[in-house]
Amino acid sequence: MEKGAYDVNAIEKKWQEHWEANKTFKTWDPACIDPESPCDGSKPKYYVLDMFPYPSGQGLHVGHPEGYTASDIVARYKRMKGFNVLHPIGWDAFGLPAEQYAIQTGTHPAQTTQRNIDNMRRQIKSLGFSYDYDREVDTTDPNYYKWTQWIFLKFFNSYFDEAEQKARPIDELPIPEALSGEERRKYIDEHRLAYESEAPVNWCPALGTVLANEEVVGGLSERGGHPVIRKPMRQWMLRITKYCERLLEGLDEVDWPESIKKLQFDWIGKSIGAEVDFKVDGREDVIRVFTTRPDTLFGATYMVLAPEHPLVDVITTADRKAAVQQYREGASRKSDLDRTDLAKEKTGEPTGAYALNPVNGERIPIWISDYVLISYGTGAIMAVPAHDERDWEFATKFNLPIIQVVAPREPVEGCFAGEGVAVNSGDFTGLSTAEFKLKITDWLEEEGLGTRAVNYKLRDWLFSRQRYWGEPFPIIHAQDGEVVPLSEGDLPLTLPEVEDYKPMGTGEPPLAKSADWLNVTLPDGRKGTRETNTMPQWAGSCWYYLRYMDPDNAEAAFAKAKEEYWMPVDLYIGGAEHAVLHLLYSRFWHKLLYDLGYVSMPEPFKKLINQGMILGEDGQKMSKSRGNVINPDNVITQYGADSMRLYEMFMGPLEATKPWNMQGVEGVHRFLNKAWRLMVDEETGELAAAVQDVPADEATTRLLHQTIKKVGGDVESFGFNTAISQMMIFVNHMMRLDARPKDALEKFVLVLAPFAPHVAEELWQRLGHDETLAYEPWPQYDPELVKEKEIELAVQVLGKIKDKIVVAADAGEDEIKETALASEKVQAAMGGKTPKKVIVIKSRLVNIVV
RNA sequence: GCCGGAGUGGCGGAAUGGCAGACGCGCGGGAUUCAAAAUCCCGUCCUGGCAACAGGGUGUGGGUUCAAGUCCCACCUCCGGUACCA
Repeated sequence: MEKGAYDVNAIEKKWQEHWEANKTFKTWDPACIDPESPCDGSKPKYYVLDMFPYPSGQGLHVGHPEGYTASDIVARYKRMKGFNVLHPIGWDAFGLPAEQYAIQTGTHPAQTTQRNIDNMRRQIKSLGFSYDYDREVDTTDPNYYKWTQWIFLKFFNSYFDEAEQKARPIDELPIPEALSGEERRKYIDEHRLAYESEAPVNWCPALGTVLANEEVVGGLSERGGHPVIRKPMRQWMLRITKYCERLLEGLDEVDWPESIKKLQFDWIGKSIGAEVDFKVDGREDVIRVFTTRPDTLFGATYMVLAPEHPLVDVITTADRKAAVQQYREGASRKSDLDRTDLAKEKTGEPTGAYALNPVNGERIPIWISDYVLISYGTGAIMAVPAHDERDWEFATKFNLPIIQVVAPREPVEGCFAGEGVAVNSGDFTGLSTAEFKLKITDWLEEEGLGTRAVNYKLRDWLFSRQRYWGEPFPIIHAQDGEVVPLSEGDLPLTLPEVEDYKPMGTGEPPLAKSADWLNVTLPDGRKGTRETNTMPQWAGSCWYYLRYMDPDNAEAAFAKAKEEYWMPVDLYIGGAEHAVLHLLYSRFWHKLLYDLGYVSMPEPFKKLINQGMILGEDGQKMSKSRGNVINPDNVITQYGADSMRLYEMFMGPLEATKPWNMQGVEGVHRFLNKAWRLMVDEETGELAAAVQDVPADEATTRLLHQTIKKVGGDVESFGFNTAISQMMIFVNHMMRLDARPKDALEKFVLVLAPFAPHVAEELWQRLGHDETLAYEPWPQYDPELVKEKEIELAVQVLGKIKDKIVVAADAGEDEIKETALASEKVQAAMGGKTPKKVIVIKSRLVNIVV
């Protein structure tokens, strides 16, 4: 230990042990719920949540403690402000790395996971976060995933009531009387919110699993960047699309960064338009298209079907069959990556068939092309090349006619996709785009040719993975084809032991390797096999914030009374990378639980903050290959957890991306040492002689009250960096005093405590207190004492500063004016002219206009 | 392409439309020391000047205003997200 520095490691260890031994941060439910509880039920509650980490073998990186420190400061601050604070932590522990390791080494993923959790818990504890570790959850614990499976059964056993726009138990589903037996069963299965589907999916051969749309980025897997191809497979899906509208509406209620809301808004991708029927010339078949621009119907010069569209086989003429078939096969084999790459050059084939434009009877050719997606809208479009960039490109390449039907306000080259005035549009000519849309939609509805329609980009959530290390589905496939859910009493369905963890290449998951587990006999004697897919990693994180409220409950996922007390999450801090994945999925789950009456509010996360990324010292993203990774353990050993916490907050605004700088850690470490020496004698280790029971002088009192005000206000608005600056100013001031008023120092220690809790506790104790300061009331400031007595004003002439004057804080406008005009420098700058106008901004400046 | 966010000293950053650069890092000088480390004090936006001081300055160009880093318009650069969604 250097001279002038306190013994960081000893003090931090001492207090971490103290908190643990005394259960300082145990969170009690209010006495009305738990009769044993010492918690005063009249206290307001505050739920501060961190996005729980994946326990990786790498352990914590410096990005984790950033959000965790911010939330810990808020949690500690709120406790001092008299809130009953829930501040938990847990482990999002299912996931690929542990399974990949198992495939390579044969180590059970549970073992690897446990080891990683233990290491990360150690690291997190070493930072002195005030979590209630009795509430830890681990998504891989059967006592936890029992309830994940339970929620899955809720999805399975529910349908969506369109009229009420909410989920209801499947028993309440109205079933057409005519149906019975197999048909009836099929009807019910088709309405479940969890359903099976044989659909083309994102298959990643390298990972041996399918991926959700959200996990595929630019045709490559989000994890690992492996190619992804489309392949039809049987999969479990969750009907998130039923909730599009409510997921959009809910965004209005929450206090989230606008950018995140917009990301979700765009991901859901609502578009309003019309569906229009085009008759196929010479046939009874009708092609239905979706368009957001029904006002351009007169400009539709051809149609395009997605290669997978069911009518392609029906309408293709004999002479086109071979070419069309070849194109379809090519498209189906293309990976998403290829499709994206080839996006620059449009391809397609005419089917030989023609359609009739419903507005003018024009005969227009029908093509197929992979620029039309089967999964959006109706899988078919009317092409209006004059007013759609993609159609323009296609029409230009294949020499298809282009007819202008919208006149732009100012002439433009090429395609015009904006709004304007209709031309070449029969009776509708002359209408504005907006008017046209309304009129033509009405007309289409009257004529029975179309209808207004809404489409969403969001697709149903592909909810199964061909992996070992995930929650097993509580589902049995009976021999006769019926899908039978386990009863709630049979949960949890635990993972079987298997000899090895490799997927079977064919897409058959590793669970199929365990025959004992796989084959079952149902209570009614039928034989069946268990579902061998497992749930995706997102499943466990969809509801963990609810389990924290009641982590040991064996009877329910959580008790209703506890949910009513603690929810919603008042503050949720985590990385922006979860903007559309975790945050959308968990909102969806929450809404199901809300519909079924298990939770009391439709939105789980009231306020959301994204911490920014921390870059390496070279300003680049931290990565092993660049060798610029900062290991928190090393920083803590060298400078201590308090310095680590303080530095992470001092670097800049929480949301910003900012580079690490080891010398900056030194800087805050010096500040803590200074604060220490303010109160402790370096030589003797006793309380410094300068610490005295004397009243603070005026300047000190004022600065103290300013500091209490500033730090409190900054914590409330998450401006941690400026709060720390203010504390530095206070310490710099106190250092100069020979007699340091003890009362002011005590208040300062309390203010410092949420940021640097270890050193604050130690100083608090040395100042003569026996109890932890964690529940000491946050010091109050007196608004009167915050005010300066005398203030310096800048005096400007024509906006340029010429002099500074000092006046009493309560000086009137006239007095200030007089003082300002009396200044020699001001007189000189005015050059004898008379002031035209004198602007006095109290406590700021004076501007003289001549 | 489109959608976000950001451009302020050598660096991280601070500034309800009101004194640009708080606080910290770094750097320069001094004190202390046999010396160093640590600590303390002074200085540190740029240009000119010994100095008092003068002039310039928040990516670029315009505008609004008594007053613009902050508001408006156009543009440039960087970072992040996204990709044929009709």
